[in-house]
Amino acid sequence: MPELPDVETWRRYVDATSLHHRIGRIDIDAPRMLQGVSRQTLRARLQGDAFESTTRHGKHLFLRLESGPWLMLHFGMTGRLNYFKDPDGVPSHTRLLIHFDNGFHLACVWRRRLGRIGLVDDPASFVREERLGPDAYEPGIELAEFKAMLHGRRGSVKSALMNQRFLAGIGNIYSDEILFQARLHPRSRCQRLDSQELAVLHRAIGHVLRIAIERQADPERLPQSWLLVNRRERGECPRCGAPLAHMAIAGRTAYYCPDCQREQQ
DNA sequence: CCTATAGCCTGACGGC
DNA sequence: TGCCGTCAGGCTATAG
Repeated sequence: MPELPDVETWRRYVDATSLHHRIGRIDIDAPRMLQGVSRQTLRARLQGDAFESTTRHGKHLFLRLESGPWLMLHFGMTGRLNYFKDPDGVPSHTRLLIHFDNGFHLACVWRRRLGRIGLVDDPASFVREERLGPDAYEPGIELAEFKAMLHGRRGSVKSALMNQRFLAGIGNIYSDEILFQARLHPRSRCQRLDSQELAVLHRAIGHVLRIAIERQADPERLPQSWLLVNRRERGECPRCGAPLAHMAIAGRTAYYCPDCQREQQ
């Protein structure tokens, strides 16, 4: 689930649950998920420390330790967090388990091991090194800058939106929603968008992300007028009722309404 | 630059 | 019911 709204929701979850508790034991079962840090080092740096704040860039979540460095979590396709007390309540597929001195635990859970766990000195440096684009939501991109970013870009709008080095945080699902609300066909070319279309797209990005975060990225709570609520085989367009279509774009399945999102000539 | 493909992982689902 | 292929809200390496 983890696109920007989900990760932001978990960031707030960490803020509400896991700050300022002394960290005791650490259990790590994350082969091939550790990025630039060994099990031993990760364990040694976390034990006895405490999280003091969080930040997020795109789909990356950072938890700051009192001693300075930040725990970095990337959720891949299946990652999630769970803060709980019952010692028998460890979720299956917990890859990193943090025990706090208040008797609670924070489980970092990935069903598929496609996520990342790291320890970084500074999120801003990490973002630079990974060459991630600006966060798609905060602090917000001015329309003029957005137009400049897309100017001269080859390829489809959908692949640009999903490219983390262009804009960080948007994935397959939310790019479909943004294109639906902007009434752009997912195969639309960046270069072919006129000023009006760019403005509508820019607004749709901000709107979709804001509402999704407000609703805690919970599909049950998202507006029924959204594509992603009906985004499935044989789903219908919430606006006009037409059967949704899908096609492969940039290696992912794009859903769209063939009536509301007409392809450019 | 950009696209397409395979691969990394694991479980759910549909068809037979 | 069981087996098997396919697919999935991500990303990287590779080749063209």
